Amino acid sequence: MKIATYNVNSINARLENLTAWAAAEKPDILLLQEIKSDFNSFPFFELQAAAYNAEILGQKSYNGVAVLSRHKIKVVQTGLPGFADENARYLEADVRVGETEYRVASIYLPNGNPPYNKPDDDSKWIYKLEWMDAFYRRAAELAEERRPVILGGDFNVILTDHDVYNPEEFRNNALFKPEVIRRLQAFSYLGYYDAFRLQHPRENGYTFWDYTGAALQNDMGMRIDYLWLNASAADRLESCTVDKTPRLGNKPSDHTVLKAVLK
DNA sequence: ATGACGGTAGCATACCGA
Repeated sequence: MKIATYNVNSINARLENLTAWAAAEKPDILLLQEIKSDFNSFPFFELQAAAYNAEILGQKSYNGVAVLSRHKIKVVQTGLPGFADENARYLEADVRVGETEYRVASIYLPNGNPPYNKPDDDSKWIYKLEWMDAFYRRAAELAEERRPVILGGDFNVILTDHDVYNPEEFRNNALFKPEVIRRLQAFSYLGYYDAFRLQHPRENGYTFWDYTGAALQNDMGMRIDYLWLNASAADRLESCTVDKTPRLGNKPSDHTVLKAVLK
């Protein structure tokens, strides 16, 4: 079973880039973030032609998450339970691949930095912390599941100094403050495993490079996209790698694909 | 400190992003 997560930064702008990659890799499950599309503008037909079913929690212009699969998708949760959220950031579904039913979630965690023109506005930061707390509560419920659980997406959190090209520049950034690092580390206390780090203890594993400033050419990136696995899924993990093909390809997103194979 | 760059809404420029 191959699963991948990809922040596409608009599904419609990324349709060719995405379908070219999917045709080559044929993942069973594909978790997408920042589709920037509602139901009416989502390219269901084009994805179906590429052999993918799609379930979405859409939103016009901003945010939006999707679960794509070559198999049947059963949505179990749209948005975080018990958390009123004006943004489309969480979609949870069951997908049966072969003998095994997987519980997956596509996650677009808030950025949390203030707008450039309002540097003292902490409302986005507060929202990020509240969102993470609600997500933690849902993850705690799912930790009871015996089937494999995979929580994947753009977490907008840099865990350690090894996960960003210049940690000193990011100390005061909402992606790298102690409050969010602690909250993401807490997932491991629930019994979730960072799939990339299980397989690659030392590689940087960047999944995002800014469009500006030749960031990609200079490998000025950060590791902010994750696949978190419960014990049942971690037991099945065979590989987890960053696939830079989409980022190096035509009309790229600023993120790239993180993919894993489970047996 | 700001903008670079790219996307969306919508038609000029503002908002968002990590």
